[in-house]
Amino acid sequence: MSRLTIKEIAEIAGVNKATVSRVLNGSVNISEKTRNKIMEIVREHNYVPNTAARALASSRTYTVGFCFDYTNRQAYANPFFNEVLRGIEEEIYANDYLFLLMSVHDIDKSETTTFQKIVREHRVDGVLIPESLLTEEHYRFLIDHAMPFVVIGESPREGVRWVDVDNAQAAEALTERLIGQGCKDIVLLASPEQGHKDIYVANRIRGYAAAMTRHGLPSRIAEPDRLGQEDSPPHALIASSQEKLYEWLEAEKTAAHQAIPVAAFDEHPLYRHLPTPVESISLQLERMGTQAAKLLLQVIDGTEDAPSHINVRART
Amino acid sequence: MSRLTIKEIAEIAGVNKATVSRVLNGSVNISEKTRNKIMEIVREHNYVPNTAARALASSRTYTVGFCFDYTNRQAYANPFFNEVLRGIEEEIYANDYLFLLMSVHDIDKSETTTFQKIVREHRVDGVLIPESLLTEEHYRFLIDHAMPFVVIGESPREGVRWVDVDNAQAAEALTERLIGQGCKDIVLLASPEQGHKDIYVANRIRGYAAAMTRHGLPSRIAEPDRLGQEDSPPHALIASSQEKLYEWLEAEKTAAHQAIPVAAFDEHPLYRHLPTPVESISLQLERMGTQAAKLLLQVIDGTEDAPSHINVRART
DNA sequence: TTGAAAGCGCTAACAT
DNA sequence: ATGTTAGCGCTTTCAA
Repeated sequence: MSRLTIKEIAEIAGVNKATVSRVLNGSVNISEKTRNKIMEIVREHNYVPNTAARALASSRTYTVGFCFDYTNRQAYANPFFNEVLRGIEEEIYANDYLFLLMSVHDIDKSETTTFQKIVREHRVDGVLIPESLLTEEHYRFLIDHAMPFVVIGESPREGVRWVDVDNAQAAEALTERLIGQGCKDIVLLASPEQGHKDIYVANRIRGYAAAMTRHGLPSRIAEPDRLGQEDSPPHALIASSQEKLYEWLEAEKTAAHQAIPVAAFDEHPLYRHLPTPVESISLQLERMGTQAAKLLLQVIDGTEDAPSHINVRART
Repeated sequence: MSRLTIKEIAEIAGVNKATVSRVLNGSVNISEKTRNKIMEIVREHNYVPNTAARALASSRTYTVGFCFDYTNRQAYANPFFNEVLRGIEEEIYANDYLFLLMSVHDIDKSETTTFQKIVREHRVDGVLIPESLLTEEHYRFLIDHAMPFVVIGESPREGVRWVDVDNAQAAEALTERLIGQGCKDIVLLASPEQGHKDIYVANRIRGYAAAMTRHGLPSRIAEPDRLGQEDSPPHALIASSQEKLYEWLEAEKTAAHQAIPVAAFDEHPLYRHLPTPVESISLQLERMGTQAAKLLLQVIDGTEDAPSHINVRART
């Protein structure tokens, strides 16, 4: 059991505790000799720094938060967030930070969410927030509290840092794959509103159109429910979002035609048991999480050259 | 922005900061007058205690951790953990604790998991751990580090506190429901090994058998893959675990007979799109999370009469 | 019931 | 390159 403090380490090494602190924090102005001596004692005694003391003295929490909406059942029924979380977790802990989940739904009928509470109380040094949760209100809240944050998913806001998977490229690759399989009449399932509102959908539309155009094929975008009554069904479908996939599955229940293969941007073990063949492209969600965490840590550390946004390509 | 300290509050109120601290921590020996005076100042100035200082002085972290296995893709493809997490989150934050996710898979190819790291460094006051992750190794680790913990799911270990949904009762209710619908030949999908190893499966078997017996019906337990070739298919099936449900879906693909209705213990929006009709009973997972968190907090506080285990009934 | 005072373990000037 | 010295904001004896 290691209840050693820097003071004791300093005594053993015969130096001042400030020196120990410097070594531990990777200061440059330390002689090789003292550094080695101290590091050895640290290892030998299995020293573990006291986070609370460090936090108090430096007025930093060494913790980042991830904004989460538990009430969105549809969202968390798919592995999206788990993949992202995993990536975040890895990067965060590798950097000796702690990692909090902050939900945005009200607790106890008070009007405060844990997200607000944690930000207001400065219990994190930075926040990771999914694009869908960066409402005007949350945005203002973060800004007002001078809380560093990085958005998971491309954001339309000016001056906001975000990390996203390259949806256009993924859509293009997915479309290419279908074309390569001999499909010509490929319809993208999407609604106009979504194409405007959700950037990831817009990006997917763009990638799809690019691939189709390159092969001299006509792009066709349709709503799931309007596809049932056509006489010559398309060769394949692409669901622009999980929502559209579900809508199509619903619509297809009452359809007369044969099952049309669908391509999607997310994966789930149940897909293979559906009456409709679903094939997916594997988005690098975990990587996105890692990159987002890395970027946030840079922002927290005040790294000057932190990029404003990052696109993570899909595996093709 | 509230950067007020107890010292300043004390000055405003004209008392000592120790008095303020006492009020804030709900000490008994405080006159109504001073208490009111101080509480009003606290409210008015929107005082927020400094967690780090409190943690340092009291050598408690006011944080609990949840043990999680990101590598178990099948597990997190279902909403189980999200439901549980939501319940935990609510209770934890309502008690002004923080809530950490600790993964049990290795980071950086070092042999330490974040779980081990966090526990070793005492960065949490207690741990919530799913039964499936309470291996001998993890168990020893927690004990060796004198870390309070509560298990999510019934545990066979002596002296271990756990909270579980009442699987026997849920299975009984589910079976009753099928019988009520006119089913007589109801087969439970389960494997003998699971019935021994996984307590939740054993409990479900028990509940199923109880209901069948009560109605004078014969219990029948079978493996999914051995059910395809029977000549008179059963009226209904009950999947004893998500695993068995998936196995059955797989087996049924090649089966000749008509789709047999399946009852399951978990839910997913995709179930309604499967060729097999799946109906579910709604386990009170969120409630289980809440109860587990509540129990852990009691254990941390050293509450004497904390129960050793809790069963949460399903909605019927 | 309240006050005084000594830390908790660490960081960060400021010296040397 | 290293030592000295104040704190960071809170809890917790011990007195009064």
